[in-house]
Amino acid sequence: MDIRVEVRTVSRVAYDHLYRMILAGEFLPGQWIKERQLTELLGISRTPVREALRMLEQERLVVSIPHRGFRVPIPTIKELEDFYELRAELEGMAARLAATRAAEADLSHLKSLWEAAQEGLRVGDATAMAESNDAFHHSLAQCTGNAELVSSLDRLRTGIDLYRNLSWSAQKGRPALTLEQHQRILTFVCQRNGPAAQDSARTHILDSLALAKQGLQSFHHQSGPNE
Amino acid sequence: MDIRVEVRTVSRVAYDHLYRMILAGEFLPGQWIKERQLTELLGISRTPVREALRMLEQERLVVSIPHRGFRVPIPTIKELEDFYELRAELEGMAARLAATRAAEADLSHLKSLWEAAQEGLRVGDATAMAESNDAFHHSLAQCTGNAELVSSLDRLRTGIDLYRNLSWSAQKGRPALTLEQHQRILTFVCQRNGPAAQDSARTHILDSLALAKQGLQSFHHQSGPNE
DNA sequence: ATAGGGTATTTTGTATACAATTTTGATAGA
DNA sequence: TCTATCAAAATTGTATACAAAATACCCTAT
Repeated sequence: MDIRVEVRTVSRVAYDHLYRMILAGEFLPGQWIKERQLTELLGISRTPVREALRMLEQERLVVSIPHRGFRVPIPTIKELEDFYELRAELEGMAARLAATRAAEADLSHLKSLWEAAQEGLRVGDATAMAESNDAFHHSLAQCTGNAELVSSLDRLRTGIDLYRNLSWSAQKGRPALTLEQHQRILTFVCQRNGPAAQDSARTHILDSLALAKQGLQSFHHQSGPNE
Repeated sequence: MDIRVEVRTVSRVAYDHLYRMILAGEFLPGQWIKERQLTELLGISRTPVREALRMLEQERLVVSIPHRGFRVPIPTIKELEDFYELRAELEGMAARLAATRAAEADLSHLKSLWEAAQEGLRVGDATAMAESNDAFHHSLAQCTGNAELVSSLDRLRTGIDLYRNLSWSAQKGRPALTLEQHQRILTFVCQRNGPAAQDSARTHILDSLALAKQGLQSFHHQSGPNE
């Protein structure tokens, strides 16, 4: 019997730390990440720091440039569009398959996540709503039973969220629309209507592209012609 | 002016080396990769070796297990099925978009790749044919102009090829069928018929799943219940 | 003032030494 | 013969020192 307790190496702990920090916006896109700074922050040596950064590179949260170091990437507008096009296809795939494969328990779980997001909107808790919405997408993908699809979508989603959150301006009415579209997707999934679910999911993603583009564009502008 | 010549650090060179070695089958799936062994092979120290392995992990060519090291992964049958399901969707997406977006020059390039594969079959050069076929899929994806889609598909393809090549048994008639299906896809793309192209591409991928499963299964069997 | 160049400083890249963990293999006992 | 145990060996994880490259800064010339 070989029950191996979750091994927590120093580099793995550093990875978790930095992962959260980047998603929390403590390193802005485009900012260079100095290894020395992290060794002091985490109280560890450079070796596990570099290892953690290489692991973060797998999630696309940082990008390495030889002899210059790691930075949080700033995608071009074109790259963002490509991201969204791909994500739209995969979310559509997830919704289509979920309509066929989801168990009844999965459906009620999705319903509860949707309700949690609605409650977040009602009380004005943007963070709670965003988390519930992300969980909704994640759980929807899980209904397909395809772990590879789930992790692909997770990566695309976190990569996109980084930039969507840059501009909280001009989002009037957005949250309500998102909830409406999620409900639409969920309804089709519950009706076991694969094609309709796929369509509504795809549309939902492409709808949010404009907003993300706007946030990224303003960021490009303020950062100037990037070095 | 800042023209930066392609920087080739030691770890990057090691990465390229190992990448080719793994794809060439010099490390069998499941085999543990000893760091010491690589330092001697490449004449470098452990630090860049580990860095190269972390980079290879991004391509899913190796997987890290804490305190045990890196190994070429052996997917379960279920994981292989998930891979294929995802790849089928993405190849379908690529074919659909290519039908709309491909330039005339792209189409003739695809045609020449198909002819190269056919020539490979005629003269019995399996390697040349496999390379042409991979190039066909890669170029088809490139026609979409979506770089993210291209790299996602590249990763799935190399990951899958690793195991498809394990068993060269029972492939009678396979190569000819592959060429036939590629021709079918290409025809629809040239006709600018997106939906038909998508369908034929999807079918093409799912068709090859059975073969890959067989190769992987035999490998599982000979490796026994893996540690 | 500004542009260019060269040196000092900073930062990343690599090698090596040591610590922690796992694996191996031999031995003892059932 | 098989299993359990424990020490030795092998292997990975981390820290540190040094090398190489990039950046920052000052100085000079125009």
